[in-house]
Amino acid sequence: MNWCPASQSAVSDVEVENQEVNGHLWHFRYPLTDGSGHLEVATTRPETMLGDTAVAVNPEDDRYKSLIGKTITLPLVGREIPIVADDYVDLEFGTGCVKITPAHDPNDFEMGKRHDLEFINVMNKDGSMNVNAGDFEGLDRFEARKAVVKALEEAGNLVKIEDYAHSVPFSDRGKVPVEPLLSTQWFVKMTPLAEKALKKLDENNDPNLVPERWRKVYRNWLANLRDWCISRQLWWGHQIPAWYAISETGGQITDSTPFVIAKDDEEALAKAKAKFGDDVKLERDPDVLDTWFSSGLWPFSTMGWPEETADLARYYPTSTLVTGFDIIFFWVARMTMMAEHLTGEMPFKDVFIHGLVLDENGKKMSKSKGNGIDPLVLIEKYGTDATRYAMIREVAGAGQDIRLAYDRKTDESQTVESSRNFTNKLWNASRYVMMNLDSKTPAQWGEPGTAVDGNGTNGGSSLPELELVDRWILSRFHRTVKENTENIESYGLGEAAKSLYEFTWNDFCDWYIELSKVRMFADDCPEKTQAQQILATVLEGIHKLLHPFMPHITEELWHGLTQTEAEAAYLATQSYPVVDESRIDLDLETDFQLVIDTIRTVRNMRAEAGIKPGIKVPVVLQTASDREANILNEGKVYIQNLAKAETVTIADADAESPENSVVGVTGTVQVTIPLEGLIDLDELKAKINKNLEKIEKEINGLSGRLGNPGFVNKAPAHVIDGARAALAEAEAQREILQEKLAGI
RNA sequence: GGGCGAUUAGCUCAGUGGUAGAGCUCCUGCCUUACAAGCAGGCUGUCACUGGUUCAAGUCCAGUAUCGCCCA
Repeated sequence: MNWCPASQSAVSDVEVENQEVNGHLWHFRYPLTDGSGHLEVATTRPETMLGDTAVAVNPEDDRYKSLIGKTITLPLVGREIPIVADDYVDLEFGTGCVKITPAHDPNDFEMGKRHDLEFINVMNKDGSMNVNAGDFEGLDRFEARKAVVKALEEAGNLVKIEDYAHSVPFSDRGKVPVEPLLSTQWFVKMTPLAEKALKKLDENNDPNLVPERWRKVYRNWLANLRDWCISRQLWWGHQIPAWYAISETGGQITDSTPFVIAKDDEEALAKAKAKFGDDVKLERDPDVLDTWFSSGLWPFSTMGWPEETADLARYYPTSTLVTGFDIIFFWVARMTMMAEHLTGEMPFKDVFIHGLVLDENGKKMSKSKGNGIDPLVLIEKYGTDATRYAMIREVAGAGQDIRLAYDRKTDESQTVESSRNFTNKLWNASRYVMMNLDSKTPAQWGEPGTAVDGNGTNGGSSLPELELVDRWILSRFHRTVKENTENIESYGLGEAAKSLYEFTWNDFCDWYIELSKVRMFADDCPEKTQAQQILATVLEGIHKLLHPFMPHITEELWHGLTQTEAEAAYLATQSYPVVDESRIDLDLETDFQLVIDTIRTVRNMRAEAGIKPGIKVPVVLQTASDREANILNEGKVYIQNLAKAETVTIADADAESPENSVVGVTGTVQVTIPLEGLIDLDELKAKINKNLEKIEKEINGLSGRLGNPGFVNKAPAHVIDGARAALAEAEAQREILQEKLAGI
């Protein structure tokens, strides 16, 4: 088994980490006992030669065939040991001769059993050499290595020393090389447990690993398990429930002392008396269980198992285990095997394997490398919610690692800073909304489009008609609720966080709040009520949606918004928003996009023409489409306010457009800003030409596709229709721009 | 040696067959009565490489390269 000399305990296979080490390969000469020559062996661990009990060669090796059965006299020790033949020996590697130390190497152990060799343990449990090491007794194993090499050199047995990079097993816990030792320990026979877990996995995909690729990792491990050493020579842990009948072996625990397994002292004594008579003397095994053995019981032992408690009935099995991939073997697989064996059920339905947070260089954080990023530093600087939100938002797909931007000198992280800015945005947006709700709560305002209870501004009578912009934000909100639910259910937490960020900032703050100001700041505007209802209801929805991602700030803001005392209720206990499909209207969203695009086009044109932000300009919108004209008419007042227009004129496409003006196009709407004598005609031409070039390229691409029989015959109808519509719009845009260009 | 993942804008990353996106950075202009931790506008791409499948490939297939992780 694997022994950790630092913690002086057995460790299991998964607690052993192989590390590449630049070591040496020492070549020694072992003389034949009959004096007829010698064999040369190579080793990375010279100190173990003191425990050698054979030299092995490959049975097919012509160089050594004749020596098989002869003996070697082991240098320094003088022991006569046989030369054996074993297939394990690689003819190509080193000299083709291998020294065998059955008590200190797992491969040699197997060979020792095959050839019935002597097992000589030359080390103590602390890694020092024991009495079997003769003159080297008491030396630490690494000191003994040097001393043995020196002694062999002085005796003329050292041939050469080569540099040699090889893999060395280190103890996870003790951080020192593991020593393979002979020792009596408790093991769990894994095959029967693993088989049952594999069956559940293969037949029912139980548990369901997310992302799916970890399923194979989990499966392969289960399929190739070796028995699990579970006893630890530590004082912390569950004590092993085995009682030795020491009266049977002279008052000592030996390898042959019989034992009983029991739940407690009383039961142990009863069992022992029945077996060994009333005079039996018991001593409990001082060892404890591997911590992962105990952890493996966690899903049900925390619920009171083995008692049939109410908690166990209610909460077991659980729905989801959230954990990192580095713990699939240590914990997840142990839980599934133990749970299956002891409760007959898998302990959880889903296992969500998330990525790890890497440092600023994309390296895994580790204590030994000292490249950790202290979350408390980030929390101190940016806030708890910002730090938490940043971590979730950076989760890509399911299970990708997160590379965290971080400046070690200033403790600044752009990733977390942008989340902090988002929390700030949420705070300020909430402030704006609360300032404009006339001290009423969302509940008092009621559902958008319904009468306001009590003494609302509409007198509690008529049902206000929702405006285009109101229906737009409600559609966007409910689409966000829907997407968010889908994202969370499929463990797309990063996508969920990002979509809430985009809705809150881009749709609600940048557009709806700005658009609502038209009504909020107008004198005597009867339609103000709907805007207040929408602001109240959508903001509360945002608080709820964001609550799992940033619990503290949303809790605080929600109490302010709803005027709920902390003693009365918490946001944390409110129900999560549920999608109202009837509010979702994709056509309406497309319509409203024209308003947004028109405002953007005007702003763009103003910026390009260098019109000062304070100056209001007349805007002329021309379109041949009735649909577009209707939308523009409905959104006219918004375009006027948000584009800083003096007037907005909506006209037919063939109406005369003013001379000396900047022109832009969106959809098939021609946007014109007349600017008497303020325009650089060359610049204007260049801009239109640039625009035309882009549209020309688009037209070429689209008509190329539509002219291709393969595309028209084989592509699905909606794709072809989409391409035709896009081509028609692009051609209309081209016409508008060409006319304008000709008019300059 | 075996397996898994990644490679897309200066950076961090989305994008599951229908003409490339976000955030940050950068540039320009703004103290507009929620927010300058902000607002408006703008620039930026041989989608690592080579073949193949397809009317159509960042996306599917095969191979190559580089980086990272796991196992032996």
